[in-house]
Amino acid sequence: MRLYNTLTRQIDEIKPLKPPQITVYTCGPTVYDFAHIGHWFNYIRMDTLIRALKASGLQSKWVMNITDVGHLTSDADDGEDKLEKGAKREGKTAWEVAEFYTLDFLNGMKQLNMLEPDHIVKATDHIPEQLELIKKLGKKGFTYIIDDGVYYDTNKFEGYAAFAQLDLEGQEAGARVAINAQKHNPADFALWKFSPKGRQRDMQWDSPWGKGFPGWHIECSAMSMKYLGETLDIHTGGIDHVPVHHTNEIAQSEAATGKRFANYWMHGNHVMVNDKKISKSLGNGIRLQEIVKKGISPGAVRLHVLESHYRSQSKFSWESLEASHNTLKNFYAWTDLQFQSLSSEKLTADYTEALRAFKDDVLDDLKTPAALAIFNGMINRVEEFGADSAAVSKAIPIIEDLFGIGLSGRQDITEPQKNLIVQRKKARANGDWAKSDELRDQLTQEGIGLRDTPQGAIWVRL
RNA sequence: GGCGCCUUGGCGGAGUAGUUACGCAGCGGUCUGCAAAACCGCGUACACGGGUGCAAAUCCCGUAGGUGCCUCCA
Repeated sequence: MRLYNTLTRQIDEIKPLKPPQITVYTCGPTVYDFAHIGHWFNYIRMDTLIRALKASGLQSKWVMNITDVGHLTSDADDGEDKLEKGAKREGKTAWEVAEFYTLDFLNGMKQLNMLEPDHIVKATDHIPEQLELIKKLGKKGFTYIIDDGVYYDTNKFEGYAAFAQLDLEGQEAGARVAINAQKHNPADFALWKFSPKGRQRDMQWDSPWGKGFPGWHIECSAMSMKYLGETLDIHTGGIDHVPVHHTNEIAQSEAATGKRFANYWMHGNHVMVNDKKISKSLGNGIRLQEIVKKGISPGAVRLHVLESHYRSQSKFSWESLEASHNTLKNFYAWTDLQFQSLSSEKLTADYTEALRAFKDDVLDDLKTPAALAIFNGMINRVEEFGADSAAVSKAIPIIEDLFGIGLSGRQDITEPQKNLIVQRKKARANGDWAKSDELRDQLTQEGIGLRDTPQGAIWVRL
């Protein structure tokens, strides 16, 4: 298994700390609003990573977090908490908002046939762990306290900017204005924020420094270490996390433990809708529900995601989603050959080589577009091979385990339907075209189409 | 303003020097009793201008357009 590693800026061979186990932490959603197509692209890619790791023979231990507190509307630590803001918007408490959108997200994961993480962990369930970590950082001299919270002193951490290759001085020379004069350094970030004086927050906890709530970054460090140890194998997230969130996670984690936090960092690039990034102001964040409403299956969404490489800036459009939908129908037609063995002089299909190449591509930095081209090649050889149910049956799980696009679990046609096909064959042999067409029409009405090949009739679901 | 990235046929999307990527859509044809989501073929695809090379979509420089981060973002 090879993967591009943001840490080394090259494609690395994945070597887990304790094979065959491999630990993976994925930065999950902040549950203050519905997930949109961009989120799903990202999580489907992470899901594909886990599938690839399993296919390479490793046993993954996968943790995904749910950010349900502390994610501010500004990384400068002066914005509102997104959950509290969502609560205000909807006339609910922050707790209710978090629960609602968490359920919506988990439901979407199921619809999209994503593997279940071994642990889905919420920030609010791990306040003590976060406090412990902050205390540890305090003892080591990495923190300072100002009016609105406990902060991490990025100057104390050597190589703070290295991971994201940040040019901190260049950034400061830009339009950025120092927001909080008390901060020692513009890059410093809050570990613990105090509740505003005279205002009751929905979510707040006691701490040694005062009542408040955790900063956004500390949760991932605390939960990752709790479930996966001080050093984990692969940490994943959206590409936007590189300069701030993941940079800060590394700073606080490695400062606390003195150890490498994660050996591999995988980042999914963003998706553009109509060549624009997805943003609230443009209102172009398409939801899964809208897609399903148009009669497009979640499997087609998955396929659309797999059609581009995770590190490229992909595009989403209804037109291309429609194309994926059509492609998927062709895949299913091939899959249904598992129920239809037709005698062919040219004997058996041999997908052994193709399947090996398919898997190799996916395990090589998740080159899913290349793997798809190989799969298409397999499908296009039906004429050559005839329909070989055994070969198809054998190939399906290998492809499905990696792609999860719904190739498994399909149903055979019914006995009466099979009988209609047999009767039609007889009618055709007798040259009774009227009867033959009538039977074909009947099957069409039941959603079954027919293709007459030299080996006999092949049915496809319409 | 600082630091990056991208530009491939109608659409999507691979491909880092010499071979048809591939898919969807379109057009033409074949097979067929008629059909077909089946088969075959077609559209002279690589933003533009220079440069290096026997050879460039693929390397270098420039131009144009787009876009990302530095502010929230998956």
